[in-house]
Amino acid sequence: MSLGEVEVAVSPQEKFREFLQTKGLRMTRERVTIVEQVFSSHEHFEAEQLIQQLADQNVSRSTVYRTLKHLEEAGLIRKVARQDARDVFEHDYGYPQHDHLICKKCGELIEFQQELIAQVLDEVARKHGFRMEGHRLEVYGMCDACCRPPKTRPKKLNLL
Amino acid sequence: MSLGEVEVAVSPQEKFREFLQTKGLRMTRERVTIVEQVFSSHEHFEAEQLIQQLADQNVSRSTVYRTLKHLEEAGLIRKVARQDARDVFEHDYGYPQHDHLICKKCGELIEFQQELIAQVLDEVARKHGFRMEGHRLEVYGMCDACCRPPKTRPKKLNLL
DNA sequence: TTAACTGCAAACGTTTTGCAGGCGG
DNA sequence: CCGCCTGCAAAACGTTTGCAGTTAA
Repeated sequence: MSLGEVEVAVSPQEKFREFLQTKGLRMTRERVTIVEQVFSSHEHFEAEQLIQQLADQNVSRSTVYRTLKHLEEAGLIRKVARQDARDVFEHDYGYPQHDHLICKKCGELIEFQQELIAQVLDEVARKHGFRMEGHRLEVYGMCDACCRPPKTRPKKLNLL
Repeated sequence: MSLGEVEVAVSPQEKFREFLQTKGLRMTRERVTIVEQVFSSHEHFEAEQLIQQLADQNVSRSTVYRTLKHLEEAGLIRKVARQDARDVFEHDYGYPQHDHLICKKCGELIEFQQELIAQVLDEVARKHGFRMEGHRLEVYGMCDACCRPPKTRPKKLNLL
C-alpha cells in the first residue's frame, strides 16, 4: 500500500529544509531523524509517542517539542485534536483535507472527507469578511464498534 | 414559554438543581453563585476569568473547576475552543447550535450558524455507523478588523 | 446523621525555558 | 566564527486531587 500515494513533488525532508532556510534555521541530525519518524507512517501521533520512538536515537524531549513546533509552522503537520490532555498531530503535507469522527469510548479517530464543508466555510468566511486559513472539525460520539453490545461481537477470528 | 424568548422552560439554576438531584449531589451557595455568574451574560469565558470574578464572593479555584465539570455534564455549558492552553466555555442551554470563526490575531470568537453543516455531519456519521453526539468546529484565520493593517486612522497609502 | 462539599496547598501531566556547551553553514 | 542547536533540569501552565473541617438534606 506504499504506492498510490499522493503526488508530492518535494519530500517532507526537502520541504522542511526549504522552510528552515527561509527562516535562517538549520537542518540538523535530530531534525532529520524526527521528520523521518513522523513521516514513516500516516498514523496520528502524540509528542510523547514520538519521544519514545526516538529515545534510542538520542533525540531529547525538548528537541522533539521544539521541532514539532517548527514542523507545524512549516505546514508539514497540524494539530488535529486533543486527547485527554495531549495534542494529537497528523500530516498536513501531501495529504488531502479531511476531518475526524472521534470515538469518546475507544478514542479512535476516523477520517472523512466532505467537500461541502470547505465550501460552506468559504461562504461563511466571505460573509464575515474573515480571512480563513484553516479549520478544525471534531465530531464526537461513539464509533460503530463501541455502539454494539459486547455479546453480539464474540470476536471470532476465523481467518487467521 | 414566554413571548419572544427562546423556549427555555426552566432556568439554568433549576436545570442544574435537577441534574444534581438525579446524581445525588447538592446545590450549595458556591454552585448557585457560579451558575449565576456564568449565565449573567452570553459571552464566552475561561475558568480563570470566572475565578477572578468570583474571588470576592469566596469561591475557590477548586470549586470553580469542579463545578464547571458538573455544568458541562449537565449540558448547561460546553467547551467551545482552546485559546492558548486554556479551555473556552459557552452556554449550551437555551442557546442555538452554532460554530465559530476564531481570529488568530486578536483572539475574537465570531459565532455563525449554518444548518447545512449539521446536516452534512449527520450524513457522514450515518455512513460510518457513528453515533454522533456533538461536534466542535473552529475556523481559524483573521477577522475583518485585523485584516486591515492601519488601525486607528487609515494613513495615506504612501507606497515606498 | 452522613455523605457530599469546601478551601487550601500540594500534586499532576504536558509543554516550555534558561543554561552551558556543541556544531552547522 | 557567529549564532542556531542540543540535552538537561527546572519552571511554567492550566487543571486535579488529598485532606480535614464544613454543611446540605
